[in-house]
Amino acid sequence: MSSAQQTSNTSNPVFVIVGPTASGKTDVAVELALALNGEVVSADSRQIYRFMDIATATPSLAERHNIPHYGFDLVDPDVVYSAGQFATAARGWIDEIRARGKAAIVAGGSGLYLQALIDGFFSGDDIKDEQVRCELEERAERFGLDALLAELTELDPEYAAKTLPADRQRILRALEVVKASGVRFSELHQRSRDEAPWPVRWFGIEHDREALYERINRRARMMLDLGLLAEVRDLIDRGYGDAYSMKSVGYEEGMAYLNGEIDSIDEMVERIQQNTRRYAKRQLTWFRRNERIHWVQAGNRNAEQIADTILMSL
RNA sequence: GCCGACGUAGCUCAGUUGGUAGAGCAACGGACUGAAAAUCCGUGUGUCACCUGUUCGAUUCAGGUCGUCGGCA
Repeated sequence: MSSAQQTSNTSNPVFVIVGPTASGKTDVAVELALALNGEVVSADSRQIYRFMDIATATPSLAERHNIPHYGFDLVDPDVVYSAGQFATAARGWIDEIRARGKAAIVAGGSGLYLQALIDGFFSGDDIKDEQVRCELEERAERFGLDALLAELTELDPEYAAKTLPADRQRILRALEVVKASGVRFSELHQRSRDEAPWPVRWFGIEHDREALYERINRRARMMLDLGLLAEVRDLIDRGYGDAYSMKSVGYEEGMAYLNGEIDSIDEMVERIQQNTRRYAKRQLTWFRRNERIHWVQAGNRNAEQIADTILMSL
């Protein structure tokens, strides 16, 4: 590689390809990597798990076309991984990719993972305290969420004000942070954001709602043919039936079918399709407010053509 | 063919003693700072089958038409 290319590569942007589930991000990222001599970083909160491939639509080796991928199979399904851990790891991968003079292409649909990776969380160490968390869980059981929200109102009135009474996850998290660090959650949010050190170009893959839903429905049926139920059985056999990661579209419904809560495979597929549509909607809500995203209409075009459009827009 | 019931939101249904209507599910929208495929919040989107009549006013009452279901033939 010439030094001119080296130089231009150091100022080359990191590509971030987003879009709702089933929008075709994975294939477009591979096409971009092929065109740019790049490598792909997945930003997906479920593809990080080993043994969870079919329902997470983790691309096969064939689908990866020899492009190196990062972010798959990081931990076992009973590990609770965090967006912060992901961001730290992913920044490392991207630095390495760039140091090798290659293009980094991020593809993913997990809004919080992308935010953590690109914009950063509050600076400072990972604030996490198992013991505090356990105590809070216990007190939530005994005294109810209202009592905890009341305590949060005293310790961090600003965050408490915008937290809804039933939002167990956020109430517990905010209390954990205050108790473990002594700093208010809302104050931490106001501190510097720790943005990624490289230039970033955001692209979103857009489909008409009807077309997206058709893709989702088709993919759910395909997952069944690929062996979705065998994968669910395998995870249960390995002892992960109660793991938090199983609370994911495809696995929950698969388990419900296997233990008789869902009567037929058709019903299971319909539920997977419906829950995937709802997930896609939540993803779109997250992406719509990100004004940096340059949306590319997919229409009937294939991944290579969409990648071309992205490359031409540079 | 006759008799009866029914026809209201995408679906299953409620309701209006005549003043243009509401539940559940679905759908749609939003929030999101280290569990995020998680967690949570908000919103009725309607020729009340169609036509005619009575009435100040009809989704509601009457007659007819069409459709669905059931019974009898």
